[in-house]
Amino acid sequence: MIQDKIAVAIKGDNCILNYGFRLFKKNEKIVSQHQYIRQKLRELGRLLLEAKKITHVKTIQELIKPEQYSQVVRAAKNLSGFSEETGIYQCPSLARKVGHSLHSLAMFIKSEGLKKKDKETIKDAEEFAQLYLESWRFDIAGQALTQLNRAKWNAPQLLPLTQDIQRLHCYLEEKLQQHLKDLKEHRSSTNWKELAKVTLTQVMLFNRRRAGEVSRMRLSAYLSKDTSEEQGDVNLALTALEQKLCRHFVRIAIVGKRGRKVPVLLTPSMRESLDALTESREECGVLKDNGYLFALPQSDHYLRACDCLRQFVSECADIKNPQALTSIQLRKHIATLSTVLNLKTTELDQLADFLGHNIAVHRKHYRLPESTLQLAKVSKVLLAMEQGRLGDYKGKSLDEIQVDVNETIDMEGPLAEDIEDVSMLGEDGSDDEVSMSSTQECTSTSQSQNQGVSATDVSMPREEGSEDEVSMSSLQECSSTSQVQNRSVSAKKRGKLWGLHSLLGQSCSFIFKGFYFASLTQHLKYVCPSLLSGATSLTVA
DNA sequence: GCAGACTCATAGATCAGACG
DNA sequence: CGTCTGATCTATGAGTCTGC
Repeated sequence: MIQDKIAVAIKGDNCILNYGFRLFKKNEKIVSQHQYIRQKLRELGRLLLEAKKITHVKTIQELIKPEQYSQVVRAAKNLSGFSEETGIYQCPSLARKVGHSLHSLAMFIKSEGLKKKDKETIKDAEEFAQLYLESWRFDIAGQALTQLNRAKWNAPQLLPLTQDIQRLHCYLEEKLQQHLKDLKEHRSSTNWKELAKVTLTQVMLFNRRRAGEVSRMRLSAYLSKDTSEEQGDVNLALTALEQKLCRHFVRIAIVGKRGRKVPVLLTPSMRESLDALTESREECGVLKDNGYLFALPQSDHYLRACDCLRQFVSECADIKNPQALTSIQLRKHIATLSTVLNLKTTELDQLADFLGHNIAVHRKHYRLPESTLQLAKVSKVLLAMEQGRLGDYKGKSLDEIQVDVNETIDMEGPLAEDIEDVSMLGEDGSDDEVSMSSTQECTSTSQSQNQGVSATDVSMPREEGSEDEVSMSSLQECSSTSQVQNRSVSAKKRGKLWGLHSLLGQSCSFIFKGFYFASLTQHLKYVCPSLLSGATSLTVA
């Protein structure tokens, strides 16, 4: 820890030190946790310094009292740069984190009080914690969280370009061969470290792993890799190509985020490089006690993959979008392409499992960017309505709808078919061929993120009635008849309406109940009378 | 070192269906 | 029609990690 005034404040406060010691005992053996502990202690140190400016406390324990609660709120606001005039935090996340730390500290103080049978300490800590639970969200947390969420609404989301990834991959392959040759010719810690950095980056890039996970790969995990080729009956379930791939790659399991087991696939060239690294560890100055596969020579620590990735990205020429090449963005890239590939549920599960996500998190954070979805897919519904052609798309999925953006809006007299179509319920799936228009639109909207994936690359036969269809018929089923409230809409179909309800800012149940459609029909009376005039059959609950 | 993002767990809110 | 119950969704807290 840097020896500045914050460090001095921490060292001068026994309570913070003991609290830090307890955190340390919890994660003593995990080097990566030490950074986290330092950060937590410095947050408390900074809060203490801020509190000292506005009140006469000397230690953090004096702050953990109900009568000091309002001063603590003030100090936390000052610390996170809260402006009373604008009501905006400079660092909203700091405000939230400090709150968590304070609560955790209060619980620590209470437990220490219990050990010493110090009733006053216990009472103060308990009451402070109580106040925290009941008031903090109103005083600080709620506002800070809202601000954090709002900041994300219109923040541009940059995904890596496929071309950039290819260039980086080629560059790394070139570097790997060069450093492998160097290490074989001259075993030095510099050559070892350079080869380790390239291999680490390659493994992370190829597997789309989190930077920390690959960095902390253990030597033992690599040495115990399973190289057996015969899978017996399992092979029967695989195609010839898949069997070939099984022989090509080696799979090892490593510890992922939150202790989860995640797989890593290694190509022959990665294995060659890793074999060279493991053979020459001691000669190249890697400490015997350092169990990390990508160890730092002469140290207990490991190479940080995100630093390596950034270094190679900056070295590699011709990368158009270097700031998008981070481990998280690469993970989003593969997950986004999975949407383009229209994977089935089980396949998506497999992908999410490989990436170390649960499926809910995968859908929430790693699907196509919401803005792209809304621009590319849901906008078609709105355009179709503007053009008075909603009925033309009866029974079609969003992907199948083709809308000409240049077409003028027909505000003239009603078309009988339109009226008829709107009042009909579309149940049957369409046999139209799969259209890649939506994916093409995605690529051309804002980021052209899916370059390099041609329509032929990704087109897959669509299953009849596949659950991934977001069909207009579902929408009509839910909304266009008086029986709408009595209809049982499956959970799957409910999910399909999510994009639409998100754009419209309505709750899904609202849409289901037909209430949304009721207001929509009112809206359409003005926007597109041709669709509705004379539509007597359209009655809404 | 720090701010913010990611992830998971859980409490609370909401809804649908069963039942009296 | 009101109440209960279980399922599902949403918001929030908290821990962990990444990117700069």
